[in-house]
Amino acid sequence: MGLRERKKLETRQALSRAALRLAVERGLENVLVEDIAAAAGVSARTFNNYFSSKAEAITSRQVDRGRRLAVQVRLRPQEESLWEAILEAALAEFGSESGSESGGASEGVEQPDPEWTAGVRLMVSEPALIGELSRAGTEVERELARAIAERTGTDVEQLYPRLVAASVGAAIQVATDRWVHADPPVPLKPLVREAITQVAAGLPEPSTSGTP
Amino acid sequence: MGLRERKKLETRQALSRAALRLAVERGLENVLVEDIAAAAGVSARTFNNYFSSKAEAITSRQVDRGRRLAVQVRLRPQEESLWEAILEAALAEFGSESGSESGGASEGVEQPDPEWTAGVRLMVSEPALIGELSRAGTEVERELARAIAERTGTDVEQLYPRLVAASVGAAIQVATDRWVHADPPVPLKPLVREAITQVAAGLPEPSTSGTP
DNA sequence: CCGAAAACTTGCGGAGCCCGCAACTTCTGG
DNA sequence: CCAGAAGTTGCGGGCTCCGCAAGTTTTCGG
Repeated sequence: MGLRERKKLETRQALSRAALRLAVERGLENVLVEDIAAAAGVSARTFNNYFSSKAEAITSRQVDRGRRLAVQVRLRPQEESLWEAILEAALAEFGSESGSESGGASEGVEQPDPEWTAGVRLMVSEPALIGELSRAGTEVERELARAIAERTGTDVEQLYPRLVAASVGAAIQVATDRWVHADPPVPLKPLVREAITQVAAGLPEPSTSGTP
Repeated sequence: MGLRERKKLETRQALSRAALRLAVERGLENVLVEDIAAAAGVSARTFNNYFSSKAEAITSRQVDRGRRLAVQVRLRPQEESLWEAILEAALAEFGSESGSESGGASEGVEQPDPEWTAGVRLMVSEPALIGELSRAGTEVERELARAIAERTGTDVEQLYPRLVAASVGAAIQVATDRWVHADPPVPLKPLVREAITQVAAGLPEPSTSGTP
């Protein structure tokens, strides 16, 4: 990878990081594009060469994660059933909540990076970020649908692969939402497993006899 | 209903209609808030008293439809299972694609209002509108989740009702997407039925032996 | 029927976002 | 080493959205 591309990636990450950090610290309304650019050491104009909105910059890490999920699904061994593959890929991508970035991550089972947690909490509570997350989510689901169509030998233009992709997206979204709102905190992994498992089971109505 | 509220509703609808019509005619980029307000006979400032963005105005009809779905689910007879109730409510709300507005709608089985079709097509193709649709969709899903929680006697703070709501949203979204892209045109109702049925069945992987 | 209070509209002003454009600087490939 | 591709930056401008305060219309109690 050339120097050029490396620098570009660095700038992009610096901008995204700065955007998230500042938004968590001060609240979204109190962060100007100017501030983010300054924190990343570039001009405000350059910010908009990388991201077409503040929201896009802030959510880009989470969105990238979704993109990797689609790739992972393609890479899972063919012996696995579709839902096995999806579940394992999702757990691999969303299962650990430590800063997978700057070293120190152990096996990442329980140590939620508080900064990232706060970031995700912001994303799912601020309307503008929810919107961006969903918008980008539908793009990611398109890629996921392609992966699913390939795996199952169906046509991506049909209902099935898109339904699966959209449902997986919904499951991850709901699991994430429950995770950030959980008090006391719980690990994300079991939530994702549970959500995807339930969706794959058709979400049967729970017997009301359980709570008489 | 007082004069006041009636006028308010009229203005809101006039704005929403004008926004959608103009956006379809000229493309989203070539419509100013000023134009929409003028077409509805109010000032540009007033536009923003009703809608906090152009996208919100354009998508509001479709979003209102989702809101009514949540209400319908509450009203379905208790004898129905959850998924029956959801399916019937969705078919009632999304099943007919004629202009349910200005009279003439027959039984609304096949006569898609071309203007509305074009509108929905715009909504699912323009990124800004996709985003707004998704953002508002998550709000609607919150209401739907509450309805589902009530019906099933579960806690809306748990995974289950939210998963169902999100999955239903995904199903409708996918069905709508397939509908507007179908060439030649197909009626929406069967797509919605199929999508919800498949989701309620857990989206089993189709046997690949079908297409050898 | 009337007069205050509440609700709504509107123009103005301003902060901020985002983009096109045209220089300028930096990296890349032959 | 040197063209040209790629990236950065300042400038200018159009647009969105909001707060505010004045003006207008509807409501409602007496």
